[in-house]
Formats: sequence, C-alpha cells, structure tokens
Amino acid sequence: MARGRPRKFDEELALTGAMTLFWEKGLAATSLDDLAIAMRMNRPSIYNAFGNKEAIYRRSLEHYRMQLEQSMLAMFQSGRSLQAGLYAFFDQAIEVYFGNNPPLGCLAICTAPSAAVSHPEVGKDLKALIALLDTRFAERVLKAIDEGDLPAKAQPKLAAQMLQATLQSIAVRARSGESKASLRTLARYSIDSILSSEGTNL
Amino acid sequence: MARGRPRKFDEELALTGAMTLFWEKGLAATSLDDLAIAMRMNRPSIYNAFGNKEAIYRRSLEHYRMQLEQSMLAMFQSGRSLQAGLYAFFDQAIEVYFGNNPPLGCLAICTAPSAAVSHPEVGKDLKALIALLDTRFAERVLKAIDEGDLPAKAQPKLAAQMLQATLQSIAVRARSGESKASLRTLARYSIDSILSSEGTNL
DNA sequence: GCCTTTTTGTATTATTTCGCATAAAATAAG
DNA sequence: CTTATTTTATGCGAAATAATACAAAAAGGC
Repeated sequence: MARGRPRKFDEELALTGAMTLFWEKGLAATSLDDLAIAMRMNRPSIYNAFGNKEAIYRRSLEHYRMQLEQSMLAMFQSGRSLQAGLYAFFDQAIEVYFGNNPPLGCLAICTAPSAAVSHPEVGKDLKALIALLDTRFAERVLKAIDEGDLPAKAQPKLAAQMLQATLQSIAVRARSGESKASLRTLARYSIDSILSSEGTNL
Repeated sequence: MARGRPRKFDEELALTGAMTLFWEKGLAATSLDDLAIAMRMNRPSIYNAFGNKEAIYRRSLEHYRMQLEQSMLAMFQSGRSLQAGLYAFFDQAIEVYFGNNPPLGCLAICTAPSAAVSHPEVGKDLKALIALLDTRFAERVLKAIDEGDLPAKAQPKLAAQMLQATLQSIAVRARSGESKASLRTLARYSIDSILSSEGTNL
C-alpha cells in the first residue's frame, strides 16, 4: 500500500509549526498563509491533510495536551512526595510558559477561551482539557491520602481545582508580562497553602 | 463651545456595544463592520471618535475595568465580614460571567491574553488590571487583619493572588461550559480554604 | 447672515483572506 | 509499460476587511 505520491511534509513538524503560530497569535489572528509558511506546506496540501483552520487548531491543541499529559505523568510516577512533585511540575510548566520571547503562557488557557464561543468545538476541547487536569491532580492527591501523607478528610477534588486555578493564573500572568521569579514564588506559596489547608482541614 | 456638528451617537452606548462584541468574539475575530453595527456608527465616525480597532478594544477594556472596580468597592464598603464580602463579590462576578448565553466568562481574562502578544499595549492593560485586582484583594485582607479577623502573620499579598487565581479560573471555566452551580461551589470552597490557611497559617 | 468647526455618510481603494480548480509530479499495482 | 491513486504546486476568484477621501450636514461664533 501507500498508493499515490508520497507526502513531502513531516506531519509532526507541521503540527509543531502550526502550534507555535497559534500559541503566539491565537486562532482568529492566524491566517492560512502564515500557517502554510510555518507548516512548510502550501494551502491546498493543508486542506487536504488537515482540513480548515479550526481543524488545524484543534489538532495543535491535541498535540499540546499530549505533551502536557507526559509532563503530569512524570510528576506522578517519580517517587517524589506530593509537595515535591507539585513543585517540579509547576517549575516545568513555568519553563514552558516562558520558553518563548515574549513569554506566551499556556496555549490552551491563553488562546482557546477567546475562540471558544465562535468555535464551540474548541470550547468543548477546552472543557475536556480542564476536566482532564482536574482528574489528574485529584488522582495524585488521592494517592497522597492513601499513602498517609494527607488526612482522610482531605478533599481531592477541591484541592485539584485549586491547583489548576493556580496553574491557569500563572499561565495568564506569564503572558501578561509578570516575571518568572514572581510566578515561581506564587506557585510555591500556593501549593504550600493548598496542601496545608488540606492537612489541617476546615 | 461644542462648536461643530453635534455627535449623533451615544458614547456610553457605543462603548457598551463594542464591549459586548469583543466579549463574545475577542479582538482579532471582530471586524470593524460588525463594530459599526454594534456601535450604531459608521466606520469613518468610529475612526474619528475612537481610532483603530485596538484603541476601541482598549477603551472597552477600560470600561469593563471601571465596572469591576465599582463591584469591588461595593464588597469593600459594605459592613460585611471578609468571608461574606468575598462570597457576595464572587457571586456577583459569576452572575456577570453567566450573563449571556452562552456564558462568556470574563472579558479581560478570556479575550485579552490571546491578543496580548500581537498587541503589546493590550498586554500592558491586562497586566495592570491583574495588578489592580491583586491590590484591592490585598487591601481587603489587610483590613481584616487590622480588625482582628485574621492573625497578624497572615499574608495579604499571597491570599490576594490566590483569590484572583480562583476568580480567573472561574472565568475560564464559565466560558468553557461548566455549570454555574459547580462554579459557585468552587468559589465558596476556595474562599474558605484560602481564609482558613491564612487563619491557621503555615 | 456668513464663516468656522466638527461630525456624518457615501464611496473608493488596496490588501488580505479563504477555499478551490486544475494540471503536473510521483509512487504502487497490474 | 500502462493505469490508478495520491500529493504537490501554481494560480484563480470571490468575499471580506481596513483605512481613507471627499462632500454634505449641522451646529456655534461673530
């Protein structure tokens, strides 16, 4: 098989290029001409391979989500304590948010909400991504309870939502021009505060 | 004075119309044709009165900020306790975030980050708005310390940032399609958790 | 009543953008 | 070698978009 003319473009590379562009400009402000350059393809090939602009954006978001899940899995599986694991994960997230100049924050949180109303499917993708993070954080907190690091009365779902709120806020703040140092501080203090309130318990 | 031909449009009404449109579609996806209809003006008048699209967006954001400050001031000045005031403020914010169908969340948090890189002045506006909220929340927490409702070792700046993180997350979640009830619950639990961790103190 | 000033509204222009039509190129199958 | 299949690449065309030019309209100042 692999019948016709072979593809010239690298799908992985094309998606990465598209993702980078969307990350900077958002969905609406990115033109297909810009995408064609960034993906090293010409427009007809893009339509053929991926579909319209919304479809490319959603693929980029999916690509981003997969990288994020890898990162969370690393936090999970390393033998670190809950606190140490969260420190490491947030540090890594901050590195990603500041990986460009100027800092772009989080692709999903900083660009998807703007597009979510005009593009309901993007809204669903965003909702699913947020739900996924809630679940992953909650699983990690639950594990800490099972291992006796947190009291049984701790509330994993609430802690998870508060952790994600912290992450989202850091993403927006990074893109708005706040310093990396101040956000690292915010991350550590917030994690400590959330864990301590779970520990003492209201 | 008031020399030339009188203005036909209502500046307040025009700004409200522009704000509504930007709130739904964001900066990039909103065309000047759409704006002209929403503002009940024709394009040349818009350029004359407000300038280009970025300038209109920034004016809309300023308009939004003023409404937000009013809301925070109300929370401040009423005789309510810190917790009750925060409950009321977050309830009101959630009502705003769900005021349209579908819910649009927060104009600033949901649409400005996407535009912030291509429009650096919008980025500065966003940063200033976030800083303003940090300050206002911190002032309120400080007042609670002065009045003996929180121990002196509480950290107003951290609590303020965590409160704002909660607010921002609720804004994004509202726009992504989560239910109003779940976000009210999240608000209350988060406020309680933040205040309790300030009360006990790490 | 005339002049100045400011806004309005029609129209225009140049550019961008999306999406596709069409033919050539490149490969596998028979 | 011929045919079928898939992708590439040039380019087209219709629509949308931003921004401005220009004359008419509507007010105040003298």
